[in-house]
Amino acid sequence: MNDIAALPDIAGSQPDEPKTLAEAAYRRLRRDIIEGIHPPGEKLRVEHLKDHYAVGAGTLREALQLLVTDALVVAQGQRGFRVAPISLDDFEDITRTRVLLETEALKQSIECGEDAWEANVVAAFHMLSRAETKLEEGNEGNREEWELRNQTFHEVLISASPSRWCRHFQNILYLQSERYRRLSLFRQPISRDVHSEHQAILDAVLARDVEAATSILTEHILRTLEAVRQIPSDVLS
Amino acid sequence: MNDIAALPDIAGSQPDEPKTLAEAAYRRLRRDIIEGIHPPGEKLRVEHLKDHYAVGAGTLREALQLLVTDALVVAQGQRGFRVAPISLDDFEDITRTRVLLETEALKQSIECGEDAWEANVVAAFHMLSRAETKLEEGNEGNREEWELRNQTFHEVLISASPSRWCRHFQNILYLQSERYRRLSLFRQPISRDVHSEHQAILDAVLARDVEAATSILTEHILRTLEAVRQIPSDVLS
DNA sequence: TCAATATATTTTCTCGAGATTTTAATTTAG
DNA sequence: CTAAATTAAAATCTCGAGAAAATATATTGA
Repeated sequence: MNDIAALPDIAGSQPDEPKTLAEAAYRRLRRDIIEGIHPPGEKLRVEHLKDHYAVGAGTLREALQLLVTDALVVAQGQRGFRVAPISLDDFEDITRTRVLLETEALKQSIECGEDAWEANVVAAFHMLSRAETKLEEGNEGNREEWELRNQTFHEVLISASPSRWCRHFQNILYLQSERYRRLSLFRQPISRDVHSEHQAILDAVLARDVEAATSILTEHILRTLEAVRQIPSDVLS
Repeated sequence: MNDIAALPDIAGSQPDEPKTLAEAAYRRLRRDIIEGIHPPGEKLRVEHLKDHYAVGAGTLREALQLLVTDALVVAQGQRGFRVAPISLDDFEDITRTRVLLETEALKQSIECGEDAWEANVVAAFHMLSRAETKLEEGNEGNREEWELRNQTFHEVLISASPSRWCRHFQNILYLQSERYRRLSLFRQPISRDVHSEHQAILDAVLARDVEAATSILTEHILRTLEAVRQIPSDVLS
């Protein structure tokens, strides 16, 4: 047996297969909403969607309820479901709340993290760096991979925090911000600043410098806000 | 028309009638879980519950999914639903995360709140004080009312915060902590300290003193943690 | 007696059809 | 021609029955 197998899963981590049809439909729907296939504000008619996702009406209904949990879908009394709308104000709110939670979680992580956590951070950073290299070589097909590894890097950073609630809320907010980032990425490719910021966070983490790590992370997150501000308001529908 | 009618609803506020059977069942189930009728860890069999709550199987299923949103119920793959377990560690986490979010929201509220917000805070405090007076007179039947007004007071305090996400997460955490508080209240009745703390928060808010208000609120919330620590561990099952 | 396999029961999960409610279209009155 | 009211269409919500899975029980062999 390899030692690395004892560590929490980072690399080949599919967050365990969906064990129910409802959950499978939930994941596909979530992906389609985040990617903008179902635009913000669109009405989600059960009858039209059940055949496309190849499940029964009640099953699709459950999937929609799960999406309400993530606030990607809003349920309106007796008037069905709708993709959650987006706005600049909302994204500002998401970003600031995310800073609040993620810096706190990172602080706890640095204070509580053991060697294995450091190793995971280094590993996740490495995976992310490789994806960035591929992207710089012009292979746009790896963008999906970069997204995933970026998310993993941020998750691993706070994974040593004992606060399950901070992590839970952070996950929700990350999904939300991912929606906005998809929109901004079309006009603003991943800059080298992003990579150097990730590097700086890694360095601060390994130096166990809470102050530096949190302030860099804050700047890093707020930068995304600036990117979204560049989007013409008509795209936000 | 009375001026007070223009203000957001405080007094006679039922959070708008449930418009669907699923939501009605959801609310009753939520109440029963918080009150401990369904103890932590209990298996929630759909077949047994559908007749008690007088709804169909699919409908009750939806209600359970909604409860997963509030993390009061956990869904386990293909093995049904279960009341979320409780633990002292979990409550510590809940409390600390709540402090983080609620102090931030209160700070924003004080900075952004207008006259109408102040009026709402004063009104909610008054409602709460009256309920406390009734309780001191020995009428235990008003405990339910006090719970509701205490929640309303805390909600109104942060209602002027522009951060919908902070308020959303705070609502979830409040429901969670209410579960634990129900357990502690049996052996520790509402002390006069609680009332004086509410008074102190009100004073600080009216003085627009962010520093004082947030520190008192922090102490206030952490005090509940101490109360729960007094519970024998066997009650936590 | 214990372990492993096989059977039986229970429970969850899924589907399609019917009842209510909402939304859109049409008609009618002013 | 506008606005309210009536009618028609669509969609949501709800229910009960059947299929798949998991748990519990019983049986068999060592």
